[in-house]
Amino acid sequence: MKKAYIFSVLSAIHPITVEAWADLQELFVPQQLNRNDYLVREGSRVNSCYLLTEGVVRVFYNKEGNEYNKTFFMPGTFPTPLTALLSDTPSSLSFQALLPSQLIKFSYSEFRVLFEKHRCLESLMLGILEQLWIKKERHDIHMVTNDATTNYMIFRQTFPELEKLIPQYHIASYLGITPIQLSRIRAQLVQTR
Amino acid sequence: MKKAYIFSVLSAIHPITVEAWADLQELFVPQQLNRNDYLVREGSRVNSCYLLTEGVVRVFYNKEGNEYNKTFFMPGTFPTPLTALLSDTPSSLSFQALLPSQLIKFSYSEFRVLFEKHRCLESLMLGILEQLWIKKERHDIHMVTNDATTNYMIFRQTFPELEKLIPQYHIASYLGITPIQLSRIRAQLVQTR
DNA sequence: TATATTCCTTAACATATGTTAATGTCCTGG
DNA sequence: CCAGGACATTAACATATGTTAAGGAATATA
Repeated sequence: MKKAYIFSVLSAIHPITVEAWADLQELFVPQQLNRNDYLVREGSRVNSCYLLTEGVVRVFYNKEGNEYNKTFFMPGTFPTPLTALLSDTPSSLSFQALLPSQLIKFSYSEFRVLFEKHRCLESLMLGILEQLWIKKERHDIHMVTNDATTNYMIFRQTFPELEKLIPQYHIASYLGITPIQLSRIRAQLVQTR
Repeated sequence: MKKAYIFSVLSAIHPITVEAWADLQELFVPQQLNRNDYLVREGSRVNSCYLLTEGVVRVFYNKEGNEYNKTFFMPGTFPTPLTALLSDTPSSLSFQALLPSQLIKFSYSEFRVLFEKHRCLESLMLGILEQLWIKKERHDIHMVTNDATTNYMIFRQTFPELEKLIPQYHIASYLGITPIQLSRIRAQLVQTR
């Protein structure tokens, strides 16, 4: 478990005191996932936060057997069923490792308890949500205002290398199109260039 | 300015102390908007939070002259350019009153300063972001997994009465379709029933 | 009251994307 | 080494939705 790495990720979002860090570390549980293993399944109740240290995780909705990829998590981000934790309801989303992955897991309720003792941890939580919101809004603007071709190119910039590591139908789902359509777009791009 | 109403909205999200409330009130500036007036224009720099007390406000992106409505704000919510405030960048979004509206406005930076003195205000901010995130996620799931007809019906449930108050092309834009298509959907719904 | 403006509806047409299906390649496990 | 499965590509076809255009109702303005 790369403590130094985790510390650097967190304190880049909001500075944390040595005391808070000491208490926080106590909550950490390392976790390994094989390719295609689930971190969280739709409908399950959860009480854990995750920080990805290696690999890739996707989040997706499932409606009538169809999966809709919402986003991909890369190392240094938090593949965590936030809404389920915050509202204490079963998760509407599934989280699945697309590559062999390593994470640290910690209890959300215990983390929350630490807020009382360490104000900086509450500020950290606020900082995480703020970052999330900013990213999300940027992403939304792209998805709504651009066509699929443009969004495909933005995907390649946003997640460099990822394209080579996962099947294209996951990317298509992320873009809101069929794999066939993505294939057409790719063919078009090659030809145009 | 309906202080009691504002207090009830805020303290429903997170309890605030009388001292914090006293300091917070000092920041409030009432504001009136006519129909079609702008609260925030795309590209402008901002330093204000808003709480809507009466009327309706829309947020939208603008790309190459096309407007894409992101959502509508109803009384008791915060038509605030969050990303612009948090990242201190020009707003990518515009906020416009669709009906004569009343708001209270307060300085984001002064609000933030109060966090030091009143921890409950930082918790309030966290609570607001949490609520926002939960709503947003639910909305996203709908938009991605449902067809436009279903989303139109969800719109009518989510914003009762609103349909009668604003032009249909704003609803169409919110649904991600053309006004013509919305018209077809409406015709179909009448016929089916 | 008459006229202009805004907005909704409908139709005809164009187009992009989904669907189904066939083919080929690569990779894996027996 | 071979057979099967997973995945990507391509084509033919179906379909939903956008586009353009016209007409009409409602509302606002002179």
